[in-house]
Amino acid sequence: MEEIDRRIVTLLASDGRMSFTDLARETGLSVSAVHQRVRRLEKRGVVRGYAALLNYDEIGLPLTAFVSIKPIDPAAADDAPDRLAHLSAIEACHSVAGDESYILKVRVASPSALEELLSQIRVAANVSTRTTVVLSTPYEHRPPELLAAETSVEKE
Amino acid sequence: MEEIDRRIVTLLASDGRMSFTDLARETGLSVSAVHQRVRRLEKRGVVRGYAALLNYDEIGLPLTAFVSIKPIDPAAADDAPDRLAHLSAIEACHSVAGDESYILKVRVASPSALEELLSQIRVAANVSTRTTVVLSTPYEHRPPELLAAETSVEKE
DNA sequence: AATGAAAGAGTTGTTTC
DNA sequence: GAAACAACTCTTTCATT
Repeated sequence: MEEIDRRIVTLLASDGRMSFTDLARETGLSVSAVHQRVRRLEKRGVVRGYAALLNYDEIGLPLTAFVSIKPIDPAAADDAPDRLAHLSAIEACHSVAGDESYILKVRVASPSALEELLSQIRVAANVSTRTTVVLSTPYEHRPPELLAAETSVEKE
Repeated sequence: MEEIDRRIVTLLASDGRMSFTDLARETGLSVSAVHQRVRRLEKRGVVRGYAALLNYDEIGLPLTAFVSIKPIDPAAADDAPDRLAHLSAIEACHSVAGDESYILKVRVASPSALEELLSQIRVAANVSTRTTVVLSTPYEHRPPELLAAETSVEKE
């Protein structure tokens, strides 16, 4: 990925609704050229989608937590993400190295909703859980800084 | 927040670039009515912004990790987020309950970049670190499901 | 790949209810 | 608050280079 594409990606990471007209002005390209590049970045999967960033306190999900899970039966762990996917309180699921198998990020309305969710997680995936409650979030979703160093993944 | 606003928020969480015309069609409101609601949701901070969701493998930051940090001097811990904010590899910083003070989510280009980053974190915030490397991410940034239960935060 | 032009959509402010 | 309208701007496609 070269310079102008990195610029476009950085701009869209900071403002997912930026217009093609503004992207064109910021990159020095014509509107149709940026348009073409953005569509190509989407098609190649570099840009996976667009999302509104929400204030979870305001939408009734003020409690965030990280839930680390460990399978009860170490042989049958690989399908945990699938078994948990129906639980919409789970925002993210990462497979990790270390003592535990996965780290989940969850958003719930209350401590009792968290209790209920943990029970559902344990049953659905046959795992034990270790929960770390988030007290506050100084920052989140900061856009990446894409410098020239990203020549490491150059594919074309 | 009532029904239609929840609907709008859910739609924008899934597709941050959805047009007002489409939002109007999905909610049954006129275009100007949804427009007004979206602007109000933005102004009240319910919608904090918009972002492109990226494929970090493709943009040269294929290594994600969670870094838990613990202050060396337990008295001087509160300013760690400020002291770390200049490190752009840190995507998020959460203050947490538990043995450690903060959990950082970081994105880097390589193991050696992670090593370098951890050193910078330790120096900048005077903390010890514990790092959990992400092997893969089955899912991330799933939009929340906002049901009627969110009457808990009703403010108006 | 990039450009410019043209047609179709979408955005946004004003007015009215 | 919401709708209707009008003026304006942006998006999208296409022919051209």
